[in-house]
Amino acid sequence: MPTIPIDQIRDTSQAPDISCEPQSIEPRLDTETAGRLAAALKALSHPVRLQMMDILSRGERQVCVCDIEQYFELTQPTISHHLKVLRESGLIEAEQKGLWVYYYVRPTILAEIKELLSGFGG
Amino acid sequence: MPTIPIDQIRDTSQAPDISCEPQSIEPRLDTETAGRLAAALKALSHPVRLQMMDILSRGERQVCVCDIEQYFELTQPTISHHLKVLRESGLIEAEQKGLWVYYYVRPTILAEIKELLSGFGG
DNA sequence: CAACTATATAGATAAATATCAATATAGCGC
DNA sequence: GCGCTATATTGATATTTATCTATATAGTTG
Repeated sequence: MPTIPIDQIRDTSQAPDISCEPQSIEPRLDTETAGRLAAALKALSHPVRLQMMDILSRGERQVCVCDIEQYFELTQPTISHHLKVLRESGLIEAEQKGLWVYYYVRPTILAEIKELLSGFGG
Repeated sequence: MPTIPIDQIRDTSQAPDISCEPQSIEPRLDTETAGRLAAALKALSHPVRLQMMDILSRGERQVCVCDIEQYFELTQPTISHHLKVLRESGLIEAEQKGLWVYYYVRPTILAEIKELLSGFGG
């Protein structure tokens, strides 16, 4: 009695012997960097957060949350959530002055992403 | 009888009359562009897909799926899924030759993203 | 301290995503 | 057409995410 089902045995009698001429490619993006930059890109990958980055980068100084809110038809907790995502990714930073919190862009990771994309041919 | 519950009526008798000196900021990123570029960024925002972009951009020619697979410990359908996400976002394109499918980078949207990030101060 | 403000957090829920196993599609060689 | 190959699609499931309502935190004013 066969212990291996007949349909799991490969019949290679007619297997073609051609291949796709493999290239040997040396990746330059290691797993750690890929994970780190993918996390920053994920923070950027939402229309509201992109527009927040735009607003922050266009302000002449740090921008108050109460100003940011004006541009979106979203509840205050949702605004707060998006700002937190951006801040935790390192793309922006916050400074509290009394009751108000002011946000501003941190350019470091943005520059890293731009360099990565340049390497992709963009 | 009051129709509005008492705890919803604001007592403004002690409201401070200061504000945070609002800036008027002119956003330059419209909603349509934000949505389009956010979608492309989302496609990029996964470590595996970033590494795929790296591999495709480092190949001397278009890269066969069977070559791409070698770099990841993922099943073939998962590889196929990630390539599809990248292709549907416009970041890469595919060409079939016989049994094999070859992928390559499309630089247009990458360049658009880079320009956006430059505007953010990256 | 009491009333108020600006912002953040918690909790709930609906929608999107990553992955796998199983299956389908379609090209090639005999 | 048959048997094989490379790639794509389907379907299931676990995880993550975006949004809201409700509540908490903490600074300010009087």
